[in-house]
Amino acid sequence: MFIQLKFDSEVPIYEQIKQQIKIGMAKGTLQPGERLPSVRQLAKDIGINLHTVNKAYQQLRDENFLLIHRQRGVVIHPDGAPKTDEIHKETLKAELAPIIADAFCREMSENDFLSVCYEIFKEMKGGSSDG
Amino acid sequence: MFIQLKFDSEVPIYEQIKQQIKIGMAKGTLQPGERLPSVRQLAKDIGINLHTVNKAYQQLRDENFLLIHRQRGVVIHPDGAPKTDEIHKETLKAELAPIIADAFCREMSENDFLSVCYEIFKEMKGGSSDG
Amino acid sequence: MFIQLKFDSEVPIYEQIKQQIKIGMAKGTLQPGERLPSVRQLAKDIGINLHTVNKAYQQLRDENFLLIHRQRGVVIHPDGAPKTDEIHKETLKAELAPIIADAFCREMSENDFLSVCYEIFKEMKGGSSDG
Amino acid sequence: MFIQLKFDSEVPIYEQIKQQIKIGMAKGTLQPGERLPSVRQLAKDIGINLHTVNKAYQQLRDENFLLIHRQRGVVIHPDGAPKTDEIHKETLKAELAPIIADAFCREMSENDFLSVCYEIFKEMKGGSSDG
DNA sequence: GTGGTCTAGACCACA
DNA sequence: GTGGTCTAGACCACG
Repeated sequence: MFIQLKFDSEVPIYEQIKQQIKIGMAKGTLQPGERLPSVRQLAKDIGINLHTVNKAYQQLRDENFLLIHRQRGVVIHPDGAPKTDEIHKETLKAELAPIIADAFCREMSENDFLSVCYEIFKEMKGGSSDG
Repeated sequence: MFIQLKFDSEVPIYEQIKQQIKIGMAKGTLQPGERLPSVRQLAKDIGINLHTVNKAYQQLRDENFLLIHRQRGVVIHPDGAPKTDEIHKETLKAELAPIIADAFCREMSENDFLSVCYEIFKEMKGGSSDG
Repeated sequence: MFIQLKFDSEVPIYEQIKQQIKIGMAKGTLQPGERLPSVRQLAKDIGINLHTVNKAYQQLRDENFLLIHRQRGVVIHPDGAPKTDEIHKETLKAELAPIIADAFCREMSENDFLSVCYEIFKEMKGGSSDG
Repeated sequence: MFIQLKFDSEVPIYEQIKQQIKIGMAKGTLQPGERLPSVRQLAKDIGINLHTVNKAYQQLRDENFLLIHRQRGVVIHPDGAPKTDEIHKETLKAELAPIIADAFCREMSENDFLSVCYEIFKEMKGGSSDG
């Protein structure tokens, strides 16, 4: 399975799972409508408790990234993720502000910062074929 | 004091304090060598526990953003924050990746994303000169 | 067939089938004595498991909405549904209370709420005669 | 405590808790900003597991009925519940349709149905003082 | 088989 | 003290 966890991270495991799934969706590794492993299967694969996986799945469903389908199990939302809007943009600014403040204090130039973003975007757009 | 807390946020209060101080430093509201309120004073001002403020100060000291003098109290590090390096850049990428993945899934364009970053940078650069 | 299912709903499929049949009966699309598709046929039509359809039919029979003849198959009860009584009224209140509480909390006016009910009733009454 | 559970109900316990809290809010028993018992306390009071209470609280927080406050614990949202809107109205119609269809099939008159709604509203508006 | 619910108990972060 | 996370294992509803 595509999930790589850091068990010694401060980021909760269920949060890491959410992030990895979103990254998979961004890179195209996970396509809309595609089925994800069952909670039990994924839990077994990565050696954690099924409730932890379930929590990640539930929250992604609440965010409309996933559908929990009576027949097909857990799938990537066929319509893709919800589209960006003002609320998302505000959330984004609130998330970025402290990160950028930190970088700014460290005298990282705006260009250097934007380059980092650019690189990450490139990985998403180009998928893994470029890597 | 300039600290604005959200007590119903998921972000711990000590973390919010750290962020606000860094934002203050980025905007120039807080200058190198400038003295911060004492732990007790700040705790009283914003109506929180003294240990919470202390934790924020301690961690900022560990990150070399602050100096804690036994006599002169807590001051912004005279040399400013530590400079960006490879370690910081890697940390930054790890922080940004899930945020960008989320934005990418929501079909936010790279330009729109970079604009948001640009805006935030502008607030830092223009910061106190406008005020 | 007139059944529209949402496979990603929290409502179980057999429950959705029951609801749709009752709505059909209320709108007059389904008349007393009218024959319904066989379990196998309906299951095939909507692409679900045979047991699911069966469960819905069985429960509607237990509620006296349907008759299941060994020969003539499944039919809408010739006498129509059982009539409302005190038991039904109590059940109804128990079902409505949390829904109304929710609407009340959201400051929906009593008139607005009753209007919604009125609209739904109108669809039932006007139902098939318009079609 | 004000929560009354039916352990033999089909409605999940956490759902009953949610409903009871909303009813309390509607009746004014629970006021905006008022503190709720801690998960552990409430769990102990009604003799269930703390995770079950937590699930109810979490979902009510997600619906913006509650705030989980770093200092005051779990409180009724100071602004009250989110206001009704088109989304809520659609949800409401979807919830009411099968209930009304059932009543309609049982030949309950529209007036009788609206009377039941009226009674429930009266309990909310008048609080318990009328009862 | 799937996910949903509930229990039980542990440990940690936070204030 | 609070809520948050994670584990473990049970039972049930569903399809």
